[in-house]
Amino acid sequence: MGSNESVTVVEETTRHTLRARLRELVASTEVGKSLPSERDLSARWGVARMTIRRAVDALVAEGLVERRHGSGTYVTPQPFVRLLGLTSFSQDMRDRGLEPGARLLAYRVAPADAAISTQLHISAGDPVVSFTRLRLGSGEAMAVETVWIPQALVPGINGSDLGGSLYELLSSRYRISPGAANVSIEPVLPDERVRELLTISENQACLRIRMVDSDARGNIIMIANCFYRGDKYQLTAQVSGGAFSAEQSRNS
Amino acid sequence: MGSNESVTVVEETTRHTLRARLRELVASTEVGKSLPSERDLSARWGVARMTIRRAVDALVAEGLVERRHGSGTYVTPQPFVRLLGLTSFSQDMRDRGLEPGARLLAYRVAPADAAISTQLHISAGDPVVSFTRLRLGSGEAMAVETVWIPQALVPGINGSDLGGSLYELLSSRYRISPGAANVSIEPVLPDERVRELLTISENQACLRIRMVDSDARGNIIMIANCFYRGDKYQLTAQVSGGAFSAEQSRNS
DNA sequence: AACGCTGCCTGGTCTAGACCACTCCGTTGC
DNA sequence: GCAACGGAGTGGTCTAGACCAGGCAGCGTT
Repeated sequence: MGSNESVTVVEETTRHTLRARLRELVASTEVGKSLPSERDLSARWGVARMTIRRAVDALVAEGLVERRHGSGTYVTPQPFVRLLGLTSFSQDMRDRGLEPGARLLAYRVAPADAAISTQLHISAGDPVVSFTRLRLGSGEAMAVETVWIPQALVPGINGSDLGGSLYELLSSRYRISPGAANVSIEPVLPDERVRELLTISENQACLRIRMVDSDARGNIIMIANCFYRGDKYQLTAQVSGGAFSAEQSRNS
Repeated sequence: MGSNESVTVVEETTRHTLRARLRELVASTEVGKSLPSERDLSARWGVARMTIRRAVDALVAEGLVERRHGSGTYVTPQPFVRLLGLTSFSQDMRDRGLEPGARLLAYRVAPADAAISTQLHISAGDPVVSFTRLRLGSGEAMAVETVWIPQALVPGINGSDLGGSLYELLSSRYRISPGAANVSIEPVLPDERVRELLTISENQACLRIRMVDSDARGNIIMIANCFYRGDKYQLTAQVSGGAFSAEQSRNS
């Protein structure tokens, strides 16, 4: 098992190194300029061109870089074109090649008021842990989130646990695995407080995302209210066939 | 040259056929069951395994199918991110109990510029029908949309056809059925023109939604650029289990 | 000087095979 | 009966090379 792991680590490292080297290359390349050709990189780094291509594919998927058939691979003007997975902020940041972070702004345990208890499906007055965090990507403010969780689900939690991914904390310490989420998305102009936290101008729109997370059995775990910087977040979605069927069938 | 072209056509057809065959296979496979192995398909269809893999990659990206290392490739229970109300404006209005309507603001047929032709996967200069409509719900402005469609797909179309649902028109007259859409969503403060059309105040945010619609075979049908009133549109989405798995596996 | 051809360089696709890591199930040993 | 151990089959990754298709610049012709 030990040797097995070390092999894995080496491979992982190799793979990460390739992508990381490519990322560095992108970072050190002027926006709008082209990278060295795939064949060039392949020869220079001693790996097959297909391997280079797959690494480039990853950066293309992240929107860091853009291919032009017959011409070259170019550094994209604005790297923020990347989706929000809607699931985990930390994961999303890592996918973008940024270091996820969080700054705790408020933390409290209090009896649930009517609105919160209704949404969490608990009794009014039951203790609820709530906190507000500024979410960071490599130090830059990306979002402000406020989360409410029934205290019964997370005994012993405290503010110092909240420097990283909430999902990872819930999963590893409390064996709680979010199974589904209901998400509501709305464009808003944030108030001054949020605007200052996010360091955005007063005519920069945001996405307000409200989320209700459930576990695999449908029990509600938490609710969240988040403000995402509009200039950093473009949601992307793929709507597949079935969605159109209602309309189609109406014709027949 | 002629033979060259025919070869190209054959290759294109082969590629589409491969994905199409795979799609059929998925359609005829029970949800939760596994597809034949990649090696099996490779041998059966006489193409290299890497080629099969890339076709499967495409279906994975669409969420139709899911891979399990060491086990197999399985038909996904449901598309994991389902956005509600993003498909047909007319349908959405009816669902709200409002009368869908449209006011044509502009209509033109022109050669595609570089940006449009790239997105539509046609040649620059090919004729493209484009139009801008104000979408109404029982007379009230709800959204502004601009749509581009290759003229070749909609021969004989003209402005007077555009008073109602575009999807219904495409389906009934042209036998074009949207099979999937790629959607990008972004919060913005609209410019004055859009703001006046939508009769909203200057600090009301909007959703800018860009859409690329494809038919069942993956051919791109149209692209659209829409501004939806933020006070009338709250997107809702249901994210189900699989979306969290990337994060979970990172813990191990 | 303007045009058009041509060849090189780019990304795009495919191949046939190799090896690794993971799962799953049947077998073997206790 | 149960548990541990395989082996077979699966997806995951990589290779080295081939050919196709699009872009572009330089050269020649006009």
